[in-house]
Amino acid sequence: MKALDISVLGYALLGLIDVKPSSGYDLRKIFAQTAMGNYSSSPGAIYPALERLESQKLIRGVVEDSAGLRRRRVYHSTPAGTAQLCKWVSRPVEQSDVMRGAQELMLRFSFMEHLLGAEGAVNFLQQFRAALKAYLSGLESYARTNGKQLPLSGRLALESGIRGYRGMYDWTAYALRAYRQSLTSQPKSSIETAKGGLR
Amino acid sequence: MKALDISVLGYALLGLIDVKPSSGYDLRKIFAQTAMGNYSSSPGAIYPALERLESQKLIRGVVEDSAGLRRRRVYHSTPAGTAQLCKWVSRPVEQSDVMRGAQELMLRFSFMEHLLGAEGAVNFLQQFRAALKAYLSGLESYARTNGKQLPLSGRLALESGIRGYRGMYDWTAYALRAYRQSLTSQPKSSIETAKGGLR
DNA sequence: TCCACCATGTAACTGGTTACATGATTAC
DNA sequence: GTAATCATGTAACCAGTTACATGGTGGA
Repeated sequence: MKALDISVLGYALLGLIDVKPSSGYDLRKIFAQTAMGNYSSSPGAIYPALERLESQKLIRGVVEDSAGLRRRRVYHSTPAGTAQLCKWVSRPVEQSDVMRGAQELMLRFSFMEHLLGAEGAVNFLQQFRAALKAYLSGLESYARTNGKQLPLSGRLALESGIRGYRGMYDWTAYALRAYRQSLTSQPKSSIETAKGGLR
Repeated sequence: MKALDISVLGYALLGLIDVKPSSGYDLRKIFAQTAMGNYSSSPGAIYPALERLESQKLIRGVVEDSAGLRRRRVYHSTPAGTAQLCKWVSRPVEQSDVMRGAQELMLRFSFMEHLLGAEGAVNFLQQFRAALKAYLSGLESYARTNGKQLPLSGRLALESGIRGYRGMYDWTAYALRAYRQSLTSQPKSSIETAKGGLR
């Protein structure tokens, strides 16, 4: 069995469907209207992606003809789909993911609590923080040695990147604080803590 | 004549070549080793992109057989190429550009001083700042109304996006200050100021 | 009747990914 | 002689873009 590959759009769709069964049209609206606007929305992307996911048995579409409206094909995730999602969000954080702008990492994180619980999120944040620190120090040393020979706009563009990553780095601390707070204030997850030794 | 379209990678290559004539191998190294790591580097992307640019007469490659090394095809930009670059960096800042993460905008900015001078950069920064402000207020109001029903990780991911854009917004102020300072400290650009009315 | 919206598709094209191929030069 | 590096290419594949097609429903 080849290690079935799924595009980022595919994971975005799978994640949304796993949280809440939806039709292609619903998903398009989400991409078009919410903060997930980067992912691309057009029917020519979404419907084929859904078909692929269905052919891989990661989602299942059922036609809902209840209301008087046109037939809607509502997809829900299968156990295999949820498992695949878990595998994806559990992937170790690579420096290459960080380099590419960390968008995919943030997508993973946004689904993380639903899939792995607070412990998974905390673990991810720690990995992410370490990767950011490493990448940042590389960027900063690059800027120190090469910055002077760049035109002002080039130097400023580079600095914008550094600021962005430093902001993310600070955000990880903030997010970790938020999680620690939520874990202490409502210690309902003692069972999950006990079984959650994975990785 | 159809409005010849150029991919972002194409513009990145064209911009680098315009600054300094380079071979495909040089350009690959830049993408692989410097902070421009997002752009994709592999020969299967770069060489065809260069061929396209050459067939559009935006760059010209000359084989350099001076040293004992293997023949290097060094590309330099043509007047048409520089003109196309100018058109690209002068494009008005669209909110959709901002939404997609502003990476292309930052690429444009990094070449801007070389192509349009300080005035162009300042003008761009003002547009960018306005677009960011508008997008940010939209994002923030979205977070205010929809944030509560998201899981913590989803809310934090959204907040990370907002922080990133706010950081860019602050950066525009910083960059404008840097430009104002450079303009007053060395007012050598009076000629350019006079002729530089174009948008 | 006609428009706007809901909802799903499809077909052509194209740029990027992956992986492989080649061949010259320098250093050991 | 062989490994590493310089340097350029090519071929198969595939996901996303653009644009068009379809057709049902509710309201003016």
